[in-house]
Amino acid sequence: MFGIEQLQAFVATVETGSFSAAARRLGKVQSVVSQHIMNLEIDCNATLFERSGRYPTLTNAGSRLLPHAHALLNQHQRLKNSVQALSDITPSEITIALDEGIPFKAVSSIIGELQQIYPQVTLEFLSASSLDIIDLLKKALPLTGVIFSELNIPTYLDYECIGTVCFDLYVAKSHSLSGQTSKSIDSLRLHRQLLIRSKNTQTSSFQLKISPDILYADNYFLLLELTLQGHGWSFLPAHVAHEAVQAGELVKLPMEFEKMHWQANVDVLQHQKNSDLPIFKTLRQLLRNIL
Amino acid sequence: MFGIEQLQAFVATVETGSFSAAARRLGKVQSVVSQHIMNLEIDCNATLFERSGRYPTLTNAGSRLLPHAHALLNQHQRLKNSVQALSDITPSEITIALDEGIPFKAVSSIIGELQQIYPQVTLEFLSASSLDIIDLLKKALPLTGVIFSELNIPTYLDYECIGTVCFDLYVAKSHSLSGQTSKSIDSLRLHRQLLIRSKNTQTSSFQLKISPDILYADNYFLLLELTLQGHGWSFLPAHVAHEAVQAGELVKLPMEFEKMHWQANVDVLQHQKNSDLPIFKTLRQLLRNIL
DNA sequence: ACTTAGTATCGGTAAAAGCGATATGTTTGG
DNA sequence: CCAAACATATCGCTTTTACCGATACTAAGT
Repeated sequence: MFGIEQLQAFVATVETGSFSAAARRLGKVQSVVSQHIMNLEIDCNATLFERSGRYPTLTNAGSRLLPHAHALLNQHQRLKNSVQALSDITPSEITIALDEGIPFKAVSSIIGELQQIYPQVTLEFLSASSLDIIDLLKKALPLTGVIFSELNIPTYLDYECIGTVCFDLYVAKSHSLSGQTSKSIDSLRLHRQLLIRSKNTQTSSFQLKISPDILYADNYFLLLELTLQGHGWSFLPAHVAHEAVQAGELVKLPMEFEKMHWQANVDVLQHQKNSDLPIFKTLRQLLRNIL
Repeated sequence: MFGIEQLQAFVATVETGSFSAAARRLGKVQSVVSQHIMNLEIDCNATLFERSGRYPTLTNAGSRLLPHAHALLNQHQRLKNSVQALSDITPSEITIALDEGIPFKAVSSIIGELQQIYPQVTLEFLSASSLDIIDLLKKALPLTGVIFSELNIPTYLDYECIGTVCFDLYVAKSHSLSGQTSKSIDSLRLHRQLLIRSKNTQTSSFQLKISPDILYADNYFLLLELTLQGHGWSFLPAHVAHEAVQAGELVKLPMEFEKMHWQANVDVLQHQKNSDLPIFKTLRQLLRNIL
């Protein structure tokens, strides 16, 4: 009754568009998928696909079942992932990957505590863009990511929000925007915007283009440098801008419109295969208090 | 691989304490449960139960698997519940059950809108304690509950928080507490407290006894009446106390300690068998904006 | 009309779930 | 200390389910 395989056949059919294609994806023959769907329809006492045309299309009942099927399969995948952690082998080396905009000083504060609890474990830090970090996590390495919240986080990753980092609008002291108070977003469009872009060409979901005239850099310190040199305005995390602002080289643009000053959410990410291991739990626990 | 039945056998064993008892609960024979656990152990590549003694006891690996197994089975149950709503029979009559402390005026504001969308559906309102409402919901009637958040909500119920109701400390004008400003909770212990208790003897999780001298009533209007008559002090929702305060018969005790003035969370509850039906979704949607 | 890609159904095989009987191990209590 | 009571593990056997491959049929494009 409502076996995992039936539901796999169901969502595979929805995603591929046909029973045959679903069968190919699942490595079964078409008749098996057909049967599974039929059994599922009997269990549900409802028709899930409209079969008049060449390709089956979801009925209303099918659409309503789909999210529940997805949820169950996700949970099933999570269970399978977690099982690998049952053997409880504390890895000898774990990596913490930071988005470049995250203040390292905050994160490094936990090193001592972690080493005290797990003295035999080697720690490695690396810096990368959020998207690169998500990419690294696909491989289920013993890696914990600390990134700005992304909209699309794969289902096999566990994540939780641990705080926020404040972003503001900055220009060089010498820049023509520096004197004025921006009353609207339109005044920004008249000047070049300096923006982050990750190494792989995808652009992160939380960076937003405002000006039509854009110049990309691949990390915040380049961005800061470019801003200092007067090439345009940029959003920067407060801790990145802080020093230059103190030195009077950089100015925060006072903003009359609300949205431009915002708190970017910071998430901790771990692969489900790891997130049950004690050392990863401890690490999450420690990271909760750093921001 | 990781079939539903194996996991059912697993949690049944954990909950009943033995394979035999689990088999009895599941309506199977003992050897089947035994086999399921063995297969599960092979799949997990870990021993889940310590079998030295008479009763099997969970190993570490077993304990770590358990929450995942629970989660998957809950999701499975949810799916089975939801399937019954696939036939999409909009019920001809639905009931909205309110905790007595919830302001009816707020809830009744949605009647018009709901009737406009579902003119053929008859509405019924009833008032009961939170625990009684949870009890009613067990039967999967077409019922929506609006209650103060309870700690223990059964897994087959869907719920969401829709806002808060403000509770304060009240006494009659004539009461000896009326003049003074309570500096500490201790001064309250010297007087009789008037408290809610539901019809069934259980006491709700969010009511808290402060004074050793307590008098119970089973709804907020009795409580108000008793308070007005000077029998003691009580926590009352602002909307219940409002009229008597205006009339000068009741006084809100100014509170120097923070915790006594608090926002009670209000939840909407529906049985999973119903929560997917369009009319129940609409109802939830409407209830989100009333507080 | 003919090809292509898909679905439904059938018969047969292999795997899995189920049962009942039995051997064995662990507690409890006389 | 032995026996009764209760558990678990394993075996042979039956039933159910999953799967495959072959075949007949249907929809869509050329």
